[in-house]
Amino acid sequence: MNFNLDDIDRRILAALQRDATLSMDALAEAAGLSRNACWRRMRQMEGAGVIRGRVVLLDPAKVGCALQVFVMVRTSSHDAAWMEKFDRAVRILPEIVGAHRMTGDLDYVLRVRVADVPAYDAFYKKLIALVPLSDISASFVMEDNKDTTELPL
Amino acid sequence: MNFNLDDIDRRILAALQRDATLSMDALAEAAGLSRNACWRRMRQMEGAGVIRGRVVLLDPAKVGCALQVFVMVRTSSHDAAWMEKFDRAVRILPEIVGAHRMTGDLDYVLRVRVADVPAYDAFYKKLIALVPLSDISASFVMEDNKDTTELPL
DNA sequence: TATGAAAAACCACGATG
DNA sequence: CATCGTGGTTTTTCATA
Repeated sequence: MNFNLDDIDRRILAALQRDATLSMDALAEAAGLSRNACWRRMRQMEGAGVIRGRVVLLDPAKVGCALQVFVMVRTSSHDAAWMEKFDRAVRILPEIVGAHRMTGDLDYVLRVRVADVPAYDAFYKKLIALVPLSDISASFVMEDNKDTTELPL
Repeated sequence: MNFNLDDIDRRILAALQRDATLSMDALAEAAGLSRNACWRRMRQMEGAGVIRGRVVLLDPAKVGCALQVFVMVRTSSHDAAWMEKFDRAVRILPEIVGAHRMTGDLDYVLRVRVADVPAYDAFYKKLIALVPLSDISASFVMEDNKDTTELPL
């Protein structure tokens, strides 16, 4: 399941997590390696699925998703049919950027991105139309002290 | 604050959010534009900060962060000195990938990535050594139904 | 280290709505 | 008159011998 990383691999990944536009030369230097050796390692980690992909990150406010909401979902009915509906809703609704099943009786946390509070309300209505939910509580994010895609290495 | 996006911009961003390795030609085709026009728009959006950066995404399990934890933090002492300590801890600890101040009396949600439960305990000790916290409750993620960096456009 | 192929980065002009 | 498309040049980076 997990790939055996050494310090050099970690340096390569750390640099790429921060900025994937680095040229092979710059990356190799950051890792303390020759350009070629660095390229081979990167390629290997891509093949092994350690590197999942390359994406651009957008500024949420500038694309009209200024509001982030954590939605705690509790449900009494945890049968297969419900699960299916829930999965479908999560897949369909692009406002849901994270859906996490938690420890402690069927309990989900949703991370939701919308423009503002009215937009959240509209989202909420879409959600409950797709899945019967017994207990929902939304908490709005006032400020992000940190919000990164960089994993600790 | 927010950039005025049209449908073509949205198509460009949607494609890049999914895969930033697309060549200009492929991206232009996805957007229904010539290569150059597409490049001009992309550059503009980079300049405006709509595109924040390009990064690689890693597989958490394969780099030894299989466990994701949501930590709810409540504090009674919300003075400036405390805030400073908290900010510092958030900055210093790489296991914290998200720190969000929430609505409803000083309340934080931390998103934390660690290897396993013992690693979470070690993180917890580091955290409370850095900041006095009156009330912490951790919820462990059992399964991700969704976890994406793609914002709804 | 060298090298050929490919893509990106940029410029200028005329067309279009 | 913004923005498009075309077609060019120069530069960089890749990927491999």
